[in-house]
Parts: sequence; C-alpha cells; structure tokens
Amino acid sequence: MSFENLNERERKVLEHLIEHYVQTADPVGSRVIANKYRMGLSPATIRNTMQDLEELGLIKQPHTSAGRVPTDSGYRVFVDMLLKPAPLTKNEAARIKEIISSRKGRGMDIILGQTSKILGDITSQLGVSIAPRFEEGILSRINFIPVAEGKVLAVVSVKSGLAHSILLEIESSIQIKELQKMEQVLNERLPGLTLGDIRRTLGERLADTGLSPRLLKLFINPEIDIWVDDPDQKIHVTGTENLISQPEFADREKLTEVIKILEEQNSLKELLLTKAGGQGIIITIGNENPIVGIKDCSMVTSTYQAGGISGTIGVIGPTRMPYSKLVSIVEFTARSLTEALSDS
Amino acid sequence: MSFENLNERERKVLEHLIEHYVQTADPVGSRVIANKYRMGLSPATIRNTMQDLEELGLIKQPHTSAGRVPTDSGYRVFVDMLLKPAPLTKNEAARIKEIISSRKGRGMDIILGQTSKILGDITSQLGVSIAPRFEEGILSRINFIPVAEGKVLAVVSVKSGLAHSILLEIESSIQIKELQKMEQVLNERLPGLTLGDIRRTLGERLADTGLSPRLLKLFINPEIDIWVDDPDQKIHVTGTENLISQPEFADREKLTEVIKILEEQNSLKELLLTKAGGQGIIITIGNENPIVGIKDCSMVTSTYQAGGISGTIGVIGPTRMPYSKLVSIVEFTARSLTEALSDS
DNA sequence: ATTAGCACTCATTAATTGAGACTGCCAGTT
DNA sequence: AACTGGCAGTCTCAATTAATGAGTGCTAAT
Repeated sequence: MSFENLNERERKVLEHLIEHYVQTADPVGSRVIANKYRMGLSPATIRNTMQDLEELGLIKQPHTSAGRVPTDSGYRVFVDMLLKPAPLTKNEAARIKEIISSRKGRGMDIILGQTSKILGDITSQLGVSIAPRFEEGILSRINFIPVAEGKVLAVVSVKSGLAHSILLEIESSIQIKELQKMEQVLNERLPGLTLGDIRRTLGERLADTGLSPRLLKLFINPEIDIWVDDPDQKIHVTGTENLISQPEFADREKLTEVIKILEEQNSLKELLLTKAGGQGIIITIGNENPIVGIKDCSMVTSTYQAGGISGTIGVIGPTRMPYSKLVSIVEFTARSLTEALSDS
Repeated sequence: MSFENLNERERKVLEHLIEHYVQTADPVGSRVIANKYRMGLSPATIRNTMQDLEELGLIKQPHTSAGRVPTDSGYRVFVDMLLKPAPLTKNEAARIKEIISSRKGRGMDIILGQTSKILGDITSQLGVSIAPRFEEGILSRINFIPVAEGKVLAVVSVKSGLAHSILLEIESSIQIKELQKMEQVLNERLPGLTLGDIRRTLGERLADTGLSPRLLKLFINPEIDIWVDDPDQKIHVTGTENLISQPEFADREKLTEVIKILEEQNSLKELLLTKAGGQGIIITIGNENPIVGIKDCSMVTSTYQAGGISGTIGVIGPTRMPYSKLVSIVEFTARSLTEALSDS
C-alpha cells in the first residue's frame, strides 16, 4: 500500500499527532491538534481528517471516545515521508565524542560498552551495540601459544589491527612441534582470506597437507569456532531502567517478556545482524521485527566500521519514540565510533 | 545482640513464620501458625510468643491488625540457628551437572554464563557469577604478539592453564626487537609471582634493566592493566525476569533502582568480591550489604576454584527467599564448577 | 468545504461501604 | 502459672456507585 497520495492536511495532522503522542503517551484528540498547532481549522475539520487517516490504517482509537494513537503503519509513513532529523545539541554531541574518544585504545569491549551506555543515557532508551563481525575480517596471521598441558591459546589477527583469542583444549598427545607446523601451514595458506571464507573452505584447503587428522579436526570442528566472532561478539545492552518507566511496559507480563529477550541475547543478536545489516540508518518499527516479544518496540540502528569490518549500534524502545531525534543521535554516534576506531 | 536464649517455642514459631512467609509473601497471623503447623497451641498463645519475638526485633507488623513478617534480624537468626539445608532433587542436581560439564572446554566466559543461567533458572532468583580473580594467579609466562602497526597482543598465562589477553597500543617508534627483549626480561623475572604482586612491585623489579622508559611506562601504567582481571572479570547476571514478578518489586521505583545496580555492575562486583570473599557459603541479608539500592535483597554466595584461583557464584533475590534450598543449590553448583574446571 | 452544536460513549476518579483479617487484652479455665 | 476463648478495636482491601469529563460522530447551518 502506498501512501504518497496523502494530501497536505493529512500529512500535517499525522505529523502533529505523532509529535504530540510521542511526548505525552496519551491518545490525542482533535481539539489538541487544532489548538496547539494552530492550523487555522476547527476541531470538527480535524476530526474528519482523522477519520480518513483511521480508514487508511495509520491511526486508531484505543476505545470509542478516546483520541487517536498512531499504528505501526502510521509510524512507518511518518518515518518514510515526514521525518526531519532533529540536530543534536552541542552538549549531546560533546558528551558522545568525549566518551568515545576517551576510551580509545582500551579494548573493543570497553568502547562498545561505553557506547551503548551513552546511547542509552542520552536517548533514555535502550542503547545497544554489537562488536564488529569478525567473520568479515581478513586474516593477517594466526599464532598458537602453549599455555599449559593440553591448552593452547589461538590468537587470530585480522588486517587493520583487530585480534581475538580463544583457548583451545588439545589432546595432550599432540606435540608442540606438530602445532608449530600447523601454525606455519595456516599462515602460508590462509592470510588474505576472510574468516568466513576460511571457515567454509578450510576442509579442502588443508586436505593435502598431511597433517595429523586429530589436529585438523580441532580446526574444522564447527563447535569450537576460532573463525567466528564468538567470544567478543557479545551484545551490550544498556539502559534497561529507561524502559521500565515507559508506560507501555506498565504491564508486568510485557516487561518480563522484553527483559527475557534482552537477557537471552541470541535472538536479539540475530535480529540486529539481519535487520540492521545494511548501510546507513535503519529503522525497524513494531511488528516489522520478527521477535514477537518485542513487537511493541522499534529500533533505530546504524553500522560503524572498525578497520574495514562493520558492527552495529542503535537504540531500542517503545514504538512511541522520538524518531527524529534518535536518527540524528545514532547516526552521529556511529560516525564518531568509526572515526575513533579508524585513526591509530 | 545474641539470640541464643530463645526458647524452643519461640524458635519454632519464628521458623514456621518464615517458612510460611517465604511461600506466600503475605504477613502471617497467629491462626495460620497454630493451625497449619499443628503445634497444639491456640492462636492466642502463639500471639503472645509473637509479641515477644516482635519485642526482640525479629518480626514486625506492616500495620496494626496485619500478621507479622520477618525482619532482617529475624532472617539472620533463622539462617544462623535454625536453617537446615534442603537437599537438591535428583533432577536439579542432574541439570546442574549436565549444563556445567557439557560446556567444559569452551572458555571461561561461556561456562560462567551458563552457570549463572542455570542458577537463575533453578532458583527462580537472580543467578550471578564472576570470573576467577586473576590477581591471585601465579604467572607462568607472558607473550607479546604483534598484531598490526602499533598494536600488540599481550597474552598472560597463569599456572594451571588459565590465560587472558589484552590488546596494547604502543608508540610505533618502539621496535619489535625492544619488545622481544622486554618479553624475555619479564619471563626471566616474573614467573612464580602472583599477578597482584607483579602489579604492585613491577616498578622496582624492572628498575635496573636499562629498558626504554617509554616501553616501561606501558606496563606500569595502572590504567592499562595487563596484570589485573579486567577484560574477563565480568559479572554474569541472569534471571532478571525472575525478580520482576516478585511482589517486593511491584513498586516501579524499587525495581528501577535494582535494575540499575545490576546493570552497572561495578558496585555489584565490589560487593561480591568483598562480602563473598571467604570460604564456603556466605549469606548476606538485606541491610547487611552496603549498597542501599538493594537493601531489600539477600545474597547466597560461594566460591569455586579454577586452577588454584577462586571466583564467586551465587544468587540474589528478595530477603524473602528460600534460604534452606538456596544454600544447597549454590553449594552444589560451586562444587560442580570447581570439579569441572579442575580436571583436564 | 467548514464548522457549531449536540447527543452519546467510555474511561477515570473519588467516595462510600462492607467484609475480613488480625491483634491485644481480659477474664476465665486447667 | 500457663493457656485459652471471646470480644472490641483497627486497618486493609475489594466492590460499588456516582460524578466528571474528554472525545467522537453526525447533522444542520454557514
């Protein structure tokens, strides 16, 4: 369904209705729009327009004789056609810059934690961030470091300076020598490929090396994933307390539902990786996201770059959120983060 | 104040009162105790005893003409004198064992995450776990791995097979050679010491090495803490949804307060490290913990061992918690965890 | 095409009431 | 002396009712 044929008045009414509803969380009536926004029309006229908008499915009444509230589609139209990004205040911009750059060089985990925190704080929503998709990274080198009997730390370094490590348990019958040989072979054949490619094709690539199968198994085993983001690919979710006070979560059941999802992380992670994969700001509204537990929530996300690999940050909150503001904030934060992570 | 002089009847009444209150969350009256627990006494008599207990500060009335609820001191006396650990069911024991041992060898972070999850699930409280205090670990070796221009991964291995790594940013003017020299010196002088010792005394220990001060600064700088637990010393907190449904958190303010503390982690971490430092099960009740935001909460914690280093796990919930059961569960879980982490 | 006016619908709030859960205490019983 | 039955008094909680008022849809007039 396309809504391009909304006339000027309908657009204005929808816009004002959303603006007011976002602020107050109360259904908004015709009088409010007529008076507060001085449209030069009487409430009765506004009412007629509202009826039209309701028939289009953009707004609805919670019950007879209440004002109207936007539907998911209503927000969608607003976001697609009516939204004008609201610039950040000097103060907000400064805080974001400051937090992010002051944490430079203290590890991805800390930076991302702080980023989601500042997002949550400034927006009064839930701030989220997810580490760069290591899978996209181009391997520069892998090292094995014996740590103790039967334990080896594998360090995977990626072009442009990211690295992660994972502790492997190996059968103690495996010799250090073998391991060194393995390291050498891997470093001859794999650098230049992305970790994703490596994971998918490692089996064939090592078929002719004559290395011990026991050892090989260790690296092809999809359970123990050196090649995948796992250990650091954690989601940071900050600002749960901001959600609690939102009237849409007054219902305990609903709140429980949402908190469960946030805590469990896996489905959220997937959502973030799929929905928010693309470039630039992406807005996902209510039912557009596949997780039913958060069908009353929207997300505003963006990607950032860390040495050629991209990750995602954003905010999550009730569909009734100040999109115009959030778009600017998320966008600015993503850009700042990319900057901070790219210069040495 | 000592309560050893409570007579038999007073003890029984307190015990039953707590038992009933823990189940129902409603103030419990004299009738209930007299009838449900068949003490062979009339409610009037119980009432007298309850008055005595109230004067001792062990129980109190929320308002005139309500039943009584236990006070923090009441719980304390119960825990110290009356508590009999309630054995786990076969099922519970099996689930715990299963979760913990199935995650063996997949990294500390994952095991601990699962542990706090299972604790939360089984107890319907908040499960928490905190990684071993690296600071106690005895250094076996340190390695530097160049990752990219100006970036080096430092891998700190500790006796008994734990290791952690941290990404260092170094001035690009520092030569690889210097770094290797540094690595060599460190590995000559430091192994055998605990990381804590190293951190405190590193300055003097390296005073006579003639290494470049720029390089030295990197390691003595208390900001960038190779020697301390930081990156993995995260707290896992799982089961927030369990708290939400507890009647003591019906008040949104209170809930917000608690969630803030859980999310912020730092103060919680400190609490866990100080209060729960000792051996065996430690129970902290309500106001006994210094964080005012969770003064209505109790903790049951225990330590576990991972290669000679100890960490903490436990549960947190409203003071009205089934201590007898929790003690057994936490204790069993800690033991299972220690086992799983000690055998190779 | 607008708008004023009006009848009608519901949600929300406050006030009132009644029922019920306990207690504390006293007087009587064992 | 220890216990108990009984009763008056207190306070919470749930249910009911009534009043208020916000907001709509429709119609007739401009």
